[in-house]
Amino acid sequence: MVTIKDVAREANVSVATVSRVLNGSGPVSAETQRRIREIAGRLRYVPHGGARSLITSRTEILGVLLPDLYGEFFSEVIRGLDETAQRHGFHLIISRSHASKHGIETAMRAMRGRVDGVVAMSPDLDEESLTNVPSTLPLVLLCSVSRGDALDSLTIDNCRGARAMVKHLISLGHQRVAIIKGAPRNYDAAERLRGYRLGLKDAGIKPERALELEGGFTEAGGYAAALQLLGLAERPTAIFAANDSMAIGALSALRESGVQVPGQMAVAGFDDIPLARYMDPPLSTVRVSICDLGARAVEMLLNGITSKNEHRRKREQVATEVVIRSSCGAQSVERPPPSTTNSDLH
Amino acid sequence: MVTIKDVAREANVSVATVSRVLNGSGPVSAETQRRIREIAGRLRYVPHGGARSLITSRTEILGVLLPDLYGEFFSEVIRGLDETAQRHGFHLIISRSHASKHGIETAMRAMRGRVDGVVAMSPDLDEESLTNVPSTLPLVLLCSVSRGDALDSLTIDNCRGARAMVKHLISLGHQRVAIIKGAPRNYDAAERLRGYRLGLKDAGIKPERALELEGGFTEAGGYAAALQLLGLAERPTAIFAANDSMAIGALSALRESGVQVPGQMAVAGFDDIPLARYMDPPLSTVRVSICDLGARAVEMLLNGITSKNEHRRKREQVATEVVIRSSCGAQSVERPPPSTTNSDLH
DNA sequence: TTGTATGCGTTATCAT
DNA sequence: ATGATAACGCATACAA
Repeated sequence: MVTIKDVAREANVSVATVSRVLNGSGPVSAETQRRIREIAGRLRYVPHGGARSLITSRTEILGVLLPDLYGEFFSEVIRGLDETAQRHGFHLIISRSHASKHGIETAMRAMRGRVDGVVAMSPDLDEESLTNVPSTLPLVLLCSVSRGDALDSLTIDNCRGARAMVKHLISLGHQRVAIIKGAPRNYDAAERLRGYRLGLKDAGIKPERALELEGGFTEAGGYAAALQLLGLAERPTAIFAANDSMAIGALSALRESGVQVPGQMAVAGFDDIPLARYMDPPLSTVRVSICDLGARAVEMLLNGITSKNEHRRKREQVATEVVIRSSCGAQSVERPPPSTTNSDLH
Repeated sequence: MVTIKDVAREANVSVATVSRVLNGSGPVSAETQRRIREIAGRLRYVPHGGARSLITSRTEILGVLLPDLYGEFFSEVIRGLDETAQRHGFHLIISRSHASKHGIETAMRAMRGRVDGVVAMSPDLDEESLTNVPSTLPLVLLCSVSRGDALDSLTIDNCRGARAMVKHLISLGHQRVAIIKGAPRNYDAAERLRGYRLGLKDAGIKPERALELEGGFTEAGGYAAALQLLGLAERPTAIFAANDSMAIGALSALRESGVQVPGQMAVAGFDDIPLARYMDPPLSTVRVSICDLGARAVEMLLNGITSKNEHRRKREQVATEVVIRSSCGAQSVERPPPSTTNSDLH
């Protein structure tokens, strides 16, 4: 492996001079400069990142801690993170926290000396490790919330989104709106439930526990919950699922039960995953720009890294948008056009 | 930041002893050992990865270079990579190659001194950077192929998969089977085309250029190609799309043109993305386990890292599987059950 | 069983 | 404008 010494020897200069040329620090004669660049290029010299960061104490790498999640969300958030990171000259090191008990703390230990900061997602509400993360490393919490406000955090505006969707359903004439809730101790789930209840309250409708079922954020959970709702003495006329997967499960259950959507039952979801617009009928949902979420998280983190000490902790949220398709019974504004960006493998 | 020196001072021993205890190298008295562990724990000491790798010349990090791709493939391959990497005590540093001209080479430079090896995906066929990658770093090519066989590579068994699907279509009685091809210079696209032609040849059918249209791997491309096929004087009775996105686009075109699927036109795709089973009718396709792809890539790389010199370059392929649903006109074997693993956001 | 000293590849400081 | 050298945090060969 060719080091700075090799370049220096070949050019008959000291390593200091080579370093100066390659980093543009300090004055070097034009001729020497030219010679060194030429040699470095010819030798294919590349500075050793580890060694460099040892002395600069900057790695230009950002750590990303994600829970063990599947699908579109995962890739979109990474896309957003990576794009912004690269624009600032940073790379991403990714680690799934892989359901280990210790959670974030262990993972953050493993990252020490390897990264300049961490974006961590830990949506489990009573994850205690969030309370005592050593703030030695700049950290941004994603879709999670810590007790106290010692940490930067970026979340989806779940509450407002859910509230808006419920309002929309009610404006369509629905008085009995059920919710299929997300995983019990999940932050996003809790917030969406809160938004749902506020939405009802706004319209003077009293929430009923019987209309609040749990679906665990999975398709199967949504399916089961929908079935249960159909069995109710007083059926709801609309179902708001706390994510699209559950809404899709509900759609299956309704179809198999011969219940017309939206005719006999309106359905809405949350997230706007790509599948949503392909459902039959196309699913009304609350869109959140996952990509933006990632981008803004990196921006917050970079901010925390550069300001370091005099940094004021912030809490931010990314906005959501109600997307009306046919499943809720309103006029469908959107019809599925062949997407030009969606290609799966390539 | 607490270093090994801090621990040593606190424990009244030399840094060497601390190092020995923490790495289990060399003999240390039980008592000292206990004391050091206790102190290291209390001080929350964590070895500095960069410094350590400087001397051990191992980072325990694997680099991953991916093209700018969307969706499910991206997340699945990362999942496979990460799972296997973590099982071997490695982390992943991910970089999307972001359409820069220089391609792999630049990215690999940036990784020097940061990783022990690289998994790179560069499906563009005439990417010249693939010919002269400096083999200073263990490298596994994913879904790509290099001139010569100097490099390890892992690809999807595109050809066999396409061939099997075409055979299936023909067994259903189709004599005129069209293909919607993928991006012109894409490796997977080229192989799937080859498999298609072989499949025809197996049945003694002569390939017709008029039945080989290009869809660029996008949904819109599939849509346009299907329309064009419908305009043909001698229409095909079956369409094999080189990926699911294009098949889905074709499905839209057929529906809008009032062509019954599979009655008047059979359709099949490739990849088995999650959307596939939700189509109307559910899409027959060729399944490939992306997750496995990632897992095996890491295994190959780790292999190359440990064997280093006496390492023989290998080319491997991951198998595919024909998945019969309704869109091709055979009896549908599979019906969409509510998936228990598919949850989008959480 | 433990300590001392060297070096990993780089940047930064201080000379010259 | 350039060179010598210390320092970054750690592991390890060698000495004790």
